[in-house]
Amino acid sequence: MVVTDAAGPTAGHELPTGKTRDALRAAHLYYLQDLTMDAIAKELHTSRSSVSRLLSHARATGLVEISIHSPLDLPSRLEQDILERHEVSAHVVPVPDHASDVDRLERVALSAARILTRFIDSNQTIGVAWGSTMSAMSRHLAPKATHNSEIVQLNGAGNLRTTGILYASELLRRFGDAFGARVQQFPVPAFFDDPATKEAFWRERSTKRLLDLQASMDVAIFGIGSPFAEVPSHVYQGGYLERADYQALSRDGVVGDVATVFYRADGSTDGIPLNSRATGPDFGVLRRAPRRICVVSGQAKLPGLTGALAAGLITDLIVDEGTARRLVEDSAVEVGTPPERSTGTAMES
Amino acid sequence: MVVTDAAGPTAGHELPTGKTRDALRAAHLYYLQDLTMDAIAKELHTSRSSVSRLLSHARATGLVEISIHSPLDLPSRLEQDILERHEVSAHVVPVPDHASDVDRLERVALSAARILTRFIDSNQTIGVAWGSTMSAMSRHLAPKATHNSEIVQLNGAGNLRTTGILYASELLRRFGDAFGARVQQFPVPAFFDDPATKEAFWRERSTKRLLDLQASMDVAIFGIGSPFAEVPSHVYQGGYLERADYQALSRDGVVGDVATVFYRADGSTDGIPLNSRATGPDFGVLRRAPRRICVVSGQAKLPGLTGALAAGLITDLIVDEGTARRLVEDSAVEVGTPPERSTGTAMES
DNA sequence: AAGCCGAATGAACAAACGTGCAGGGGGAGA
DNA sequence: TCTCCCCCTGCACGTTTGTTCATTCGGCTT
Repeated sequence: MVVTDAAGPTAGHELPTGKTRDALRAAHLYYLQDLTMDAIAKELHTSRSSVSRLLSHARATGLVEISIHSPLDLPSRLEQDILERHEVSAHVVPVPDHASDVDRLERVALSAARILTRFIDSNQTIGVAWGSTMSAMSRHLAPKATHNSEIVQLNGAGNLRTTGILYASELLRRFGDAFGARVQQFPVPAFFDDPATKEAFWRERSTKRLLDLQASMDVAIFGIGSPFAEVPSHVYQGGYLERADYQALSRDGVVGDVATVFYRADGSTDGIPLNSRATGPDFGVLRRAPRRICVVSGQAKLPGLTGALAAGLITDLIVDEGTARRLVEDSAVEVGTPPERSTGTAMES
Repeated sequence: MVVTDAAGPTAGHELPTGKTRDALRAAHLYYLQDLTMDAIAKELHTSRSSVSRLLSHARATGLVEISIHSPLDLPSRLEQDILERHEVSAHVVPVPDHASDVDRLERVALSAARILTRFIDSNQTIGVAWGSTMSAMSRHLAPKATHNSEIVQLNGAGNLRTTGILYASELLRRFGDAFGARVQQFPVPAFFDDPATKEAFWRERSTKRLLDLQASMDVAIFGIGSPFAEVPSHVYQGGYLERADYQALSRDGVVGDVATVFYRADGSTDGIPLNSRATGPDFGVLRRAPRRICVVSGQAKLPGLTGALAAGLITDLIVDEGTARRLVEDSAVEVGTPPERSTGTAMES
């Protein structure tokens, strides 16, 4: 009976319907005026159900943003400790200690996706790695409209068994969709077989263009790979590396990787042969990005995380509570602060 | 059995309990991780009810902030029109046309209180007027922690019958509480009987200090008084003015007031005798504040609003939909744009 | 030491909300 | 013009959330 909204004629213009308009109005009434969905339904001449759906839509498309501010005076002891010891702004994700690794990853990724919003803006070049953490994140991104931003793939994703490209491109696409940004793929394998091939490739103009983009990133987002953890990261399951490669990594004292670039506990990367075949950005390049966001879930990644911190790769860290606690405890010992009992959040039973 | 949180001994420090800590954690879990309150209750070892209460607390104290962004491409036709015609950034509050004036005011005030948050920050001097609109707003402010900010009363509040001070101080106090700001009262009557008394008072050092504060405001917040509307504003009911005063105002062509300073339709204030007895800031002073937020509800205030716009008093306008529509229609005629049919939001039946 | 008061708790209820499902409207194509 | 298909709608149900109430807990006074 009543047409939903403006824009009469057939389709044709940018947005298909006035649905977003309604969603916006519903969101105003719900979140700013505290009306019940019932009441909103009456004002919009529709049913409660539809209002519920409109509000879902509004949240899902980022019309509504919900953010949480610590009251500045009590910024989670853990976060403060991490800031002091590593000069990194931390976001600790509360997760019960008994949660499974899968749960933990999922929950950290969900939180991270929502927190990420505040770092993304217009006219930015955003570097994105891939892996199980990034993948989980990509599935939960809170959309935010930006102009003229660009998603740049940080490292190649091809491997021996499948192209892997599809997986990575799907991941990138999700980032692009969420922020209305162009996506720049990096169509190379994760590792070349021959360093010479890589170098040849790196001289190609199309490759150079991409490397230039990477060098001018405003934000980089990545997880941490941990080659020797019980729960291996995506890279280590997917057939990207061979047995001999692992042995080499082990010999070299590697503790982790960021965007398929490997490093030792002290953050050094020199003399790790595999890196000359890897496609991720040199840490020097990576560090040029003013904001470098690292998402970590699970204590298995602690050595990797510590190494990445030592390498100065991280400016913003999103990490689960248990891992954060261990991180602080470890470095407390290191620095000489007495390893005082855990500060005792309510979760500690 | 399980103590709620850290901070062992008796009271004594700033915050009474670790309640805020729990609220923060609950908010994380609820808004960032989409857990149900049930699940959160288990993680926190408490009951659902308590979690519900914790979340209420989190929202009420501003730990959680919910904001709404128009997707930049469709910023409510009305808001855009107002911006173009009056160079004022508008926030149109959706309210059904059939709502009562009381409802309308309440809803605009609620929205305004929530929107206000984004304008308030640390190290600011914030001027606040009073009246029914401001009072309604004060009851709904979303708290936000700031340092070193100051609330300054814009105009006196004493009248013939009661001191009125109590009313105004309560209002100011609410602003101060919400933002953790100091409150500077202005203990003078709304109108002096004799201009000479006012001038004498204005020479007092204590008064001067306050006037200086006003002159260095970063933000001013005020409603609009409409002396001749059917639903008179607070000033006009409270016994602040006498019959003769009204007649004078009428003779002078006054259409409204801002912080008890009266003006005509063209925004002029010169030659309105009552102003020399009023205690609100001269418009010249007011206009020095870089951000001047005006909250208006109800079409009765249209003439007043138009005058305030003409006087250039407003940089940010929060207004109900019906009034916004009328405002645009009126100025459309004025400017010469054909008075096209209302653009037809869903509410128009 | 007993008693009082206010704040905080959890159970139970009532309200509000989300979602699967069947039905209907409208546009594209035949 | 008819048909098909997809998307949207509202209903009904089960779940989730808010709130009231009786009770307990802890601190402080008498």
